[in-house]
Amino acid sequence: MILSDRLSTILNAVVHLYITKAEPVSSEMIVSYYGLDISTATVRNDLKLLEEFGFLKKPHTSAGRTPTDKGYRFYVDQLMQKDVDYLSDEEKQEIRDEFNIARDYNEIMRVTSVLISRLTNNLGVVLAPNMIKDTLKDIHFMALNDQRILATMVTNSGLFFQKIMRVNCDISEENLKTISKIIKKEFYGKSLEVVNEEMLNQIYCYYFKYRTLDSIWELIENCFNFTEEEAKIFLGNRSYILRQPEFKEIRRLNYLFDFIEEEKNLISIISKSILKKQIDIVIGSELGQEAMEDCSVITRQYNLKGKIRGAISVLGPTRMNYSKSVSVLDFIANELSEILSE
Amino acid sequence: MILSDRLSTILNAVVHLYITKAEPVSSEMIVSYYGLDISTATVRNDLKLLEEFGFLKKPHTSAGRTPTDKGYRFYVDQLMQKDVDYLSDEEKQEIRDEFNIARDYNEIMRVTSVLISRLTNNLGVVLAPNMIKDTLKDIHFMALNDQRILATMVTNSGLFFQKIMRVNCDISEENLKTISKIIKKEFYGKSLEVVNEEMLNQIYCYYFKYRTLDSIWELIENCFNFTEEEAKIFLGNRSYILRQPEFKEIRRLNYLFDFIEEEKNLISIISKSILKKQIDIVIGSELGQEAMEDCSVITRQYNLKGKIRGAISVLGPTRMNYSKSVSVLDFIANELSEILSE
DNA sequence: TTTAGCACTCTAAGGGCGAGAGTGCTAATC
DNA sequence: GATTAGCACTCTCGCCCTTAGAGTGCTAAA
Repeated sequence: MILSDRLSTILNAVVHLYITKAEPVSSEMIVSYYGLDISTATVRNDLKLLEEFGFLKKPHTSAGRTPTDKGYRFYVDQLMQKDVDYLSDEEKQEIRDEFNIARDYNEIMRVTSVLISRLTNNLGVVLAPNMIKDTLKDIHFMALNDQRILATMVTNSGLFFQKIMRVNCDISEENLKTISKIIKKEFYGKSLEVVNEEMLNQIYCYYFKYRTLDSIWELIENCFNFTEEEAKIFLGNRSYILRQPEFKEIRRLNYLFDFIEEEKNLISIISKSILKKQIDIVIGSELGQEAMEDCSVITRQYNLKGKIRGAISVLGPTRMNYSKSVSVLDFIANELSEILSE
Repeated sequence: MILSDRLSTILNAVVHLYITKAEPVSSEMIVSYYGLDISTATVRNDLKLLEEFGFLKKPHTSAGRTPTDKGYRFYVDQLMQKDVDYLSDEEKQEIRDEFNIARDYNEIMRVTSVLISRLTNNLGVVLAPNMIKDTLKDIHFMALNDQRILATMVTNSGLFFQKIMRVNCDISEENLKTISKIIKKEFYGKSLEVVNEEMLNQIYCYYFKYRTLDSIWELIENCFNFTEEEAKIFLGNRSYILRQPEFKEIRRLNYLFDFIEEEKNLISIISKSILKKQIDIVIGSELGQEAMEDCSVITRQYNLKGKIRGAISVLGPTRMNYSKSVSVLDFIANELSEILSE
């Protein structure tokens, strides 16, 4: 669909004014805020047209207009200036400073989600890097106590993960070394997925070679068993989104929190977006969740050594500042990719 | 202060009814719900007395009574049945099941906070075990990539922690082994606190012995630098506390979220409680936080091998179910202590 | 000391009212 | 044909008033 210049201007004006004022936008408002050289009556005619197109709606007869999901969609696809950087130098510095303090991956993910929350005034979400396609680079066992062994695995991308294994019998340090050597020899350079698949076969093989070690093999298999594990997500501060006027009704807040605290909900939305394009915006009803029909989610991929490995997102009301959010996500994703890739 | 039997009964009734109904309690309600053999007028006289003592208050002239902080305090100290287990068998099984699934410490802490939230319908909080008094048992370095080394430290209690060190130059695996051997030799059995203090001196000593390793010593020092690190806390689900009627005003919710998302606030409250006794209840204004004056925090210590190492808490409105919360915390703390101590 | 009875107070819910915001239509104008 | 002034119309929101009802506190009697 193509809109005349004036209709585009007016639709753009409604979206912008609604985003900033959080109140239905009147013809009078548009003319005065944008210093347009047309009368309010003309604007009213156009508003009516835009409403007929399905881009705008009215809460009631004597109210101004608000964008519909379709209106936001048109705005986001056709009108919104991409490539514009809405971050101030102070904000950029703030981001870099916070990233500099963070020391481990959990901390980095946490900081990222908090930064997104703060800079967009909505909820920041981070989907941690997925490691399943990584290859095994190193593995090491450390005894925590008689019954527990800590396994640390390092992947080719410089990521790592850990599992605790409970054992029944004593396993000597020597045996642990032997096992890690075997695993490194057999699985070095193989993707974790493959390791997971092949492990079972290997177990039977080594079971006979190293009878004394039998009890531990099954535990090690669990180390690489990613299937049951969902992706890990980090949620930023809730206090900002709480202040958005759309959540002044507690009922809405309940919906929101029920939704975000069921981790698989956000994971599924973000995982879908991640496959589509670098930045993906899902608006209101497009989320396909009745309870969330007045929320939008913007998702931005991030990389590790050039490969897409995860995503960061903003969750806010459909009336969120899309352009600012995109800028924030872009900048943070780049910083994050850089830090992770080093 | 000592109350007559009847006054105690009535105060107890007010607290219970208010906790369950979330509405000011009338004389009529007390008599009918508790089947007391006295008239409402008598109850009214007693209520007035309890109000004069400062245990009860009225929202307005023609309303029933609600407990004051002082009233809750008296209830908690004198009236509340401790030693009663308010958990159903199903709830206990649920707790055990959830704990059985959890595989690493982060997961255990997360699950604990979620369980507390769910079972108390308030916010569960977990203060992770403090390791600073632990002694160093093992240390191991693994190269993540050219510029990053993962250090894993294990303590005598079977806990572990990790730090990532960024290095400028290449450090061979051989050198890493040497360094870990040195550290193990010098610091084995010393508390992390002491390691932290002595490290600086050692650095100068080894600086000369192993010139080639100089760049890494300072990084290792950072591994044991706990001072700047605050204790780690885990917050459970927010969706339950959100449904408590006291938070139907958004303003209250803002206060609450601003408070809980500033981590040091909860850390400081819980840390104070942890020193006092096994279970500590802080009610409303006792928190010393104006914004939180209608909330209470119950804190329960947990152990690792018999030593107090952290705490779990419930944060809810002052009108929370103290006895149920205590039961939940008690049971979970015991399970947690057991799992951690194994 | 307890209780019946009753006056009194305050809230919460509902209805009515008027101001104001903003539209949509009509007819005039460019 | 597009734009605009003018105006009737609609709906919300805040305000006030009223009323019902909940619950107290007091008084006087048991």
